[in-house]
Amino acid sequence: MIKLSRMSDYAVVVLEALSRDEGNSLSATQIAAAANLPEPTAAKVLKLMASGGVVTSQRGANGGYTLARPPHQITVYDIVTAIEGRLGLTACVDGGDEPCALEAHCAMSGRWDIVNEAVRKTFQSITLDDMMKMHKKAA
Amino acid sequence: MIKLSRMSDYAVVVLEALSRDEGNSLSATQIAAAANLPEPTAAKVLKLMASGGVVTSQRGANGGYTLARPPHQITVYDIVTAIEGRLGLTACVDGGDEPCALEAHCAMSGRWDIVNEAVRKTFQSITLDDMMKMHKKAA
DNA sequence: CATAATCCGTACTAAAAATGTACGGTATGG
DNA sequence: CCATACCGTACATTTTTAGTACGGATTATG
Repeated sequence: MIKLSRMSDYAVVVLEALSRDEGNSLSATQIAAAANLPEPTAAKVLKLMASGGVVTSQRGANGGYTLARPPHQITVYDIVTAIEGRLGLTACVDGGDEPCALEAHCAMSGRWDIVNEAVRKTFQSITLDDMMKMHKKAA
Repeated sequence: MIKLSRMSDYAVVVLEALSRDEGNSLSATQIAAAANLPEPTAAKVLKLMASGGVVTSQRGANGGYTLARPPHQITVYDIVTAIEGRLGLTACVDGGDEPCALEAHCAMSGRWDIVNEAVRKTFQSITLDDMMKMHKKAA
């Protein structure tokens, strides 16, 4: 089954917790409790998202995390790329930094580009807000 | 990086080899040679695709594999589901057979449905034919 | 200025998954 | 009856992911 890591699952839960307290800063400990996750794991997810610019962090006493933007401006693409790194379905993709050693007879070069592009657009068209609404309706 | 298994890469190469001899039957050995893949690996991919109905197989002497449909009727969705199994980005998906044990407080239930659905549509809209054309242009 | 709270970065271990391979079984054509 | 070729399953190896731990840097507070 095609899948992205469980971390992305966690990411959405964490973001939802943050969005409930939009404007306020929450510590990693508080977020872990709200999201029902082990604290070190939640911290890891938060750090990744801070690097990706999805949340902003404030160090020191009374520090914590805040959403970088309102939920309807955070896309699935933002979240997934923050957690998983570059978006791409296969090893040989257009934006690849390191040229494939077998390039000369690599039969699959460039082949998945059209799919990658389509998936990227799909991910960019869905926001955190959409996912949260979906969840409430489904549940 | 979000990715589907390397097998799916191989699948496309194999299908392209088959499409070049559309109508004729090719043995796993011949296909492996044409696709520049180790024979056991090619055989595995072919078996998976036969189960998924993407190719048809004929046993016995002079047997082999044939495309089940013309390339423009084979979608990425067909290929990926044949190789990877059910399409789904996370553990808890709508069509899940086994209910999540933590369902009661599983914060992520149903949340990714909207994304899964969008990806499925994306995959269904791209055919093997599209990928092959893309490849020729890019190379 | 000292202290406590809090994020940051890195490294490490253990578990899970994917990959590649092998082997005995079954069907089919000559 | 024999050679060809697919089928199903099982297995060893490698790679990736998940989870954890620890010392360091930063900032509010008294």
